[in-house]
Amino acid sequence: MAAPIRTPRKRWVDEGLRALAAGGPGAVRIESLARALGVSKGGFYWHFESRGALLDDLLDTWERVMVDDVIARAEAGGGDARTRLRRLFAQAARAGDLLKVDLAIRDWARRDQAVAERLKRVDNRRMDYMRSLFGDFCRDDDEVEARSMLAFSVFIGNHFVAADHGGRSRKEVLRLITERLEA
Amino acid sequence: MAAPIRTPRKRWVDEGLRALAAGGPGAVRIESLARALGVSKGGFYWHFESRGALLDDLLDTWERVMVDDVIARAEAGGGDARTRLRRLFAQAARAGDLLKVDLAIRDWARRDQAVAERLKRVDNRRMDYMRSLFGDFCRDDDEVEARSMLAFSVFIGNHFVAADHGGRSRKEVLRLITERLEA
Amino acid sequence: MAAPIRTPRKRWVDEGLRALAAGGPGAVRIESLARALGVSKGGFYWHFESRGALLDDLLDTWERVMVDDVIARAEAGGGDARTRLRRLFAQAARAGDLLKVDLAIRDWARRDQAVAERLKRVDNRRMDYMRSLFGDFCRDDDEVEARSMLAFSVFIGNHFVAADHGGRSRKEVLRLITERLEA
Amino acid sequence: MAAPIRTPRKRWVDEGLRALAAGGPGAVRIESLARALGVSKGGFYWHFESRGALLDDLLDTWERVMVDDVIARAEAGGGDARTRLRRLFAQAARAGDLLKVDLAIRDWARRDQAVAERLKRVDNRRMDYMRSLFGDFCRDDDEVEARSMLAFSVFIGNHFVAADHGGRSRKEVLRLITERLEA
DNA sequence: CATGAATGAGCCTTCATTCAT
DNA sequence: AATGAATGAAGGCTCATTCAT
Repeated sequence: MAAPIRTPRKRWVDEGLRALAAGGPGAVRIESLARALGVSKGGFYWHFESRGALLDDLLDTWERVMVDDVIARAEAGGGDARTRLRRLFAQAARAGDLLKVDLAIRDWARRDQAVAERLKRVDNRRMDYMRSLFGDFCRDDDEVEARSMLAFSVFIGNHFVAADHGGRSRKEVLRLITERLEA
Repeated sequence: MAAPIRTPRKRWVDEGLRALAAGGPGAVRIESLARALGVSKGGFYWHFESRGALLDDLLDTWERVMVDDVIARAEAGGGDARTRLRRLFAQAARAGDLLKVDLAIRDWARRDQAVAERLKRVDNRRMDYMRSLFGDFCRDDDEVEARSMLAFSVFIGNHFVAADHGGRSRKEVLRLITERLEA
Repeated sequence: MAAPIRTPRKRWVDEGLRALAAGGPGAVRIESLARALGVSKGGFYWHFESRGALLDDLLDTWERVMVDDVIARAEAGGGDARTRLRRLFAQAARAGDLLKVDLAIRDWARRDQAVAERLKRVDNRRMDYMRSLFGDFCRDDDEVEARSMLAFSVFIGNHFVAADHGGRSRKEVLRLITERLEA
Repeated sequence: MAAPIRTPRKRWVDEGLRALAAGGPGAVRIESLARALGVSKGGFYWHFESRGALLDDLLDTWERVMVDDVIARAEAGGGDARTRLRRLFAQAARAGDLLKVDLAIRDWARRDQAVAERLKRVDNRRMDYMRSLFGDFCRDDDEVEARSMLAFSVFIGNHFVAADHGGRSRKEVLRLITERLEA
């Protein structure tokens, strides 16, 4: 019978993602993670070389889940390009905590070169996937690029915009925008 | 004869904005501001009750400059709605450091309720102004709301998106999007 | 009236030397120095960049006092070479705490390249001075070198040797050795 | 059938001696020994009660090898006192790692009473042996004591002296000193 | 014998804040 | 208005030690 792993690496990563989502990289403090996990901070160093190693792991996880998995799920189930696009947007809306991680990482990238490079790699993959979908029903290259960038910017940017929309909900406004995009 | 004020409140605010732009609220450290200003940090407390008071001042300044001034400049010079819209976007592109402050505050708002409320107030004013301009040449309310939100989200969101655009520059892609918006 | 410096840099250095003498570089801990001085450890960083900076200061002080001052005092008062030699040896015996620092640094040098280089510089200066004195009444170069090295090695080495001497005291045995050297 | 002992006590002791030689008692860390041995530190506590127990073992080993064995080898092969003395000095020069252990222990003894007592016991035995050899060709008791202490101090002390010797090597200078001693 | 995991004390360092001058 | 000095609370990291398997 294997030894009981009280706090496997994954729990530290999960808690780290929660902290990153809620407060940015500065909030990923070993002491507070340990407190949240109910263990002593010393144990952290059994699983990780340093705080930096955890931060790296956080980025790895985010990249895997937010890109690989999201694209895989958009593809799963088939359908035409519009169907896949709709699935892609739908997932984005349901992403929950991981979306908050994504937003936090975007701000982080503005001050950290290494994170910025990772983000560029990730965003290029997402944009490529969107281009392939829009390209399926738009002939014009400019049109494809404009729609892809617009969709991506709105998907991300709307979370950084705090405005109300009168009688409409944010969700409704986003649907208005999305409809125009898929036309 | 009173001694000349060596480091008036404004200098602390300016340096604070620089720090906020470059590293977010966590980077607004009294010690590093003092070092940058070439004075000792003790003087800070003559002007400000605490670090929090400076942070409040930073938000005040941002609100005044980024909303009042930007709208005033878009209005100055007259012209029709499209002309003013174009002036509004042009300014956004030239905002420089203040834009970085704006982006930093948007991330900050995600974790601080008070900042979030301020941001909502500010964004609502910006959105109202945009709605009034788009409303000048769009009859449909949905159309106006979609374009306003889309323009705002892209204006902000594009800075949080790291993707390349093949042969095009970011600026060119943004122009493609803007052209469709003004149509 | 100048502000009262509660714990000037020098007090930290003195306490650091005491710790170094008593327990080697590993015992130079900021927390224990602070406790010994009755202040909080945070204050240390007002005077020093880091622990390393204190250690450097400790080496600087040792070099200045143990070489410059010792040679100056051996020279002061004049007399022939034998007189100066005797004054040099006499001082060594009275060096007290600084001698313990000297011994600690010698062990330290065995594991730290930078310290080793400093020690070489310092020892070369001491040896040069001794050579000049022995050279005054010994014609043979080999004789001068042998006596200088022997004197230095015994002066240092005897503190690392724990043996008893039967009815004699260590002091008496050292006198026996010294007499033969000055012959 | 019993499992083969992967890391017998002796391997921990050997690795401990290496660490002691290289960095003093402070460098004898269970974690780094375990890493060097390629095992986990948990196993250490099967062999030793605590870190202190290993340190004791290290001292035991040093005492046995550095005194008993050295004297035994100096005696082996016979010859007159001068021959044995020469063999004693020759061995000292070849002691290698164990010599470094010896030097480390001497510094250690300056801060640890128990180690100091052990060292005194050991050094007294070495001195006694040297006295017996010098006594064989020197009639004067003072002469014997001076030569013994001088030889011992130089043998140890020269490793704590960092000076250069102009055109001569350290080895040559030591030979000059030794020749005078055996005269 | 040995591993995996965890604890807890201790250390270095940073920083907001305070206070006397 | 501003400095020099200090405090105290964190936070990152190391390491001897413990314990279940």
